[in-house]
Amino acid sequence: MLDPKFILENLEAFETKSKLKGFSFDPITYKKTYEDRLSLLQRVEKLRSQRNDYSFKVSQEKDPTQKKTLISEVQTINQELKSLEVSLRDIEEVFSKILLSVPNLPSDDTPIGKTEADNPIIKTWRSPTQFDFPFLNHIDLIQKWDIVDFQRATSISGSRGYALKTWGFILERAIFSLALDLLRQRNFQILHVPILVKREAMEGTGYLPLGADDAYQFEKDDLWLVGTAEVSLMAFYQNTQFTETDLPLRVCAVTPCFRREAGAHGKDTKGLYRVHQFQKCEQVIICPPHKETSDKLQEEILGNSEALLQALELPYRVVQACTGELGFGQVRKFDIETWMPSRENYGETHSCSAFYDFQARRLKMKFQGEYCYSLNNTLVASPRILIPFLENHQQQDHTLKIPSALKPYLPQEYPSWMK
RNA sequence: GGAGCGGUGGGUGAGUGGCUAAAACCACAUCCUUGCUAAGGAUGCGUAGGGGUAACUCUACCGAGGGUUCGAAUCCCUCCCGCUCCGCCA
Repeated sequence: MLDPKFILENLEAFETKSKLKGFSFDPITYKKTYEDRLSLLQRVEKLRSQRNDYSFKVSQEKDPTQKKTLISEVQTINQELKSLEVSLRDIEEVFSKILLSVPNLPSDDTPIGKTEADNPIIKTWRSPTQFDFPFLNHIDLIQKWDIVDFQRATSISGSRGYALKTWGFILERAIFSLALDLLRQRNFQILHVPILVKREAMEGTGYLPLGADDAYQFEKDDLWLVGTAEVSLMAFYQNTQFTETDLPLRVCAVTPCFRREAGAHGKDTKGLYRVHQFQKCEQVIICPPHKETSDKLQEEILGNSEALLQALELPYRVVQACTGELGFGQVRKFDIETWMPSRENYGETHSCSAFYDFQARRLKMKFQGEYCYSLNNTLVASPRILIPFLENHQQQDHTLKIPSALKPYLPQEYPSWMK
């Protein structure tokens, strides 16, 4: 959500820039609804003011006849008010719906484009792994080492199911331990948050109403499974007035994440790339409302993820999301793509977004009378990270080479295929 | 799931139909005092929206939403949240 007045004053920008992001915004409807609402509000407030005056006079009036006249005066006003208040409520409902559906503006430095092909590459760390032997894809590697079961998992969970088996799980857990240590060293608080949340939490972070199709919902209780811990971490601090010493607030969480992947039917159905349930370590920052602060912190959380990938010795590149690739509430986004040999390409593993006050406004987070800014980035998400991890580190003899930074997090005794 | 109690400003907490946006205390801010001195005093201090160049003014808000009433923090209904006891249970 954005400042209604700000939208009114920048109708043209919202029309053109919404289009660039792939959302639609109708300035004429917005302006009309805004103005209708305002004039109705003014009429209602005037009547209420009159009513308050008369009511007070009733309490002062001693003469019963006079009193009766006054009371009937108020009743007349109330009759008029009644229908106006109904209209006001209606138009307010319409207006707030419109307001919730206005996308955030992209930052000025966001490149214009439609698809990921239009995302400029910002930097590349190490070049794609070169194999001088025929390498296997992660699905074959998994089978060889017996660390993931797709078939049985799918039979109990439906499509896109998977189950990590002993060393698959141990590897994943080690990566998350390394990840959390890295963030703790960088002054992040760790929060173990709920992942089953109320509607308000989903709305507050901007995943509802527009993202409803991609989220799992328990209708009976109107509870939702989060698609990212960003929802829980942000909502955790709703209705908060922050002081100088609180900000910037750096928090992270490792949680399961759930995505219906509606609209991705038949896409990436094989392997660990696109699944309904996964594990993610998410970084969230809430900061004072300044563009420069936001930009700086976005660099920081991007750097954290890069540090982890470097520790894991995985080649990656950073791209900036073009306008068409920006989410509804996002102002500026960088994706990290990690080299996935089997795809002969980089694949998205991280998403680093700045929202400015878009989320804080919905969640009512304030700092010195203004709405805070918020940012988030993946630190690592599994099992997707296992694709580059397994594929890039495979050796000619079908063993897996463990990067030295990860070794302290693994048990002393390795299976024969790990080294 | 059953029974009971409760939700008031940054905090504690008073307030059961009309000068109550809401006492008091604490915290906070500015100023004064400096022989009651690790103290004393004065003043200020909620949020959102509307009107006004401004001083200022109007409206709404006492968990949320409805209702009763000329008038609701106060009465009624529904919901949400919390606490206590009981039941069930990992």
